Amino acid sequence: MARQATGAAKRAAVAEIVRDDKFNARRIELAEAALETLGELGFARTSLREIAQNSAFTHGVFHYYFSDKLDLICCCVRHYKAKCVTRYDEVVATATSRDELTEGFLAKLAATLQNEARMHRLWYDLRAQAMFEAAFRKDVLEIDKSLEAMIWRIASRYAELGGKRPASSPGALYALFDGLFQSALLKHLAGDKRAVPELLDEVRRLLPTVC
Amino acid sequence: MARQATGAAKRAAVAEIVRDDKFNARRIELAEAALETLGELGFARTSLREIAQNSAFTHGVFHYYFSDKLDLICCCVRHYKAKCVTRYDEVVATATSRDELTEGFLAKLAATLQNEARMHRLWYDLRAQAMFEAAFRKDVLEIDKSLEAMIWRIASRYAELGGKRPASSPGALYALFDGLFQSALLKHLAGDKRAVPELLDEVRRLLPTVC
DNA sequence: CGGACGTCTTGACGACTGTCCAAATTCTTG
DNA sequence: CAAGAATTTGGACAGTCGTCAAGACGTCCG
Repeated sequence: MARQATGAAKRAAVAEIVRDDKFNARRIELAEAALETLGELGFARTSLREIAQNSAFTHGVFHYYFSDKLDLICCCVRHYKAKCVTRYDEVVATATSRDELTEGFLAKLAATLQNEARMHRLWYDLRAQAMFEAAFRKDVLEIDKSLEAMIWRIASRYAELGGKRPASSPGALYALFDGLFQSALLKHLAGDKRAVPELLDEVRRLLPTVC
Repeated sequence: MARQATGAAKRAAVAEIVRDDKFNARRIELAEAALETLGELGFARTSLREIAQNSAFTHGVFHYYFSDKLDLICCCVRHYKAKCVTRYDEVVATATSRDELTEGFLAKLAATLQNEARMHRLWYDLRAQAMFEAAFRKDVLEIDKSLEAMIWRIASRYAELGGKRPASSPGALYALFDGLFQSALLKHLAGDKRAVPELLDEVRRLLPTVC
């Protein structure tokens, strides 16, 4: 009888884990759908109903899976993070020379700016929101740290390939590239065709001087 | 009679100019009041009624002086600009040595971060909004240009005092300092006491290497 | 003085918001 | 297959939003 009870308990525990996984998978599905609309409209103009209408879900589902609008958006941000911070890792891993690393980095940079402008403007939007809404801060600061580490991996590898060491701190390097990217993104969204090539030129010129 | 008509016309013209000046002065008063609430709540959470309640005006007045909510906020942004871009000019004008310029710059930087955090987070908020709302772009890009020029004036003077020339482009320099400031602002607002001194250290270390 | 004009107040309008919930549906499990 | 749980639906709720307009206030000129 004890065996049976244990068996039943185990089965119940397994069932709960499966249920949790399904629950979390659904949350991510919903977050991904929400990111579409958020990237299109920005935080300020996005409502739960708008999100629902631009997706295959009804607005009630979002409240079943998220306690709150903030909860949903926090989940979106966290999910976005995982995709973002590994963007350049393959380039870093495979490049065998400074030139190769530079060209790989620049290519990805340009592609990101062109094809994922909406996701990135959302990131800048939410980072600004974090300055007002304390609930966002923890996640945003964490992502910022991850992005800084990502840039640092590139810079370190670049320096290593030249037998040098990076000339600046991780914070300063991230500030520099983040600032350049943000400015280029705004110009690109404003229809400035020169935004992308100018960013590439600038980065190409800068890389040897900072690492 | 022609004289009388001309005199009347002149008087009318003068009256109109006075009226316009009064009108514009009032607009700026209202914009200043609106900036209070915008700096407190951010763009997304600020309504015209909230602005009115936190000020000496009623919500109807804002619609009398501004065609639109966007019109009001554009006016706020433009007004904010004028205050901002001359912040360091006195330091640049009076400093007679690199050390003096450095210390003056750092002092103002720290004071700005501490005392005007709300206005600056609003700036970052609106700059992010400009990525979504085309109506903001012109003003935001213009302010960005002015800020870049402001940083460039500091860097040029700093280089000049050392008999050198700035080592980077205006765009890269602005990106660097803007990125550092933005990051420090977020940390400062999150309650990180080290944000300000770390920013100062970083800038102090960076200045001699970029100019 | 009185009427015209610029300024401001106040309340109303419809649209939209986040939230909640009861009923309907689908899925799971015994 | 049936019963119970999990999920989904779509409407109702109380607020808030931007906008507008009718009227009140004050001020200046003929």
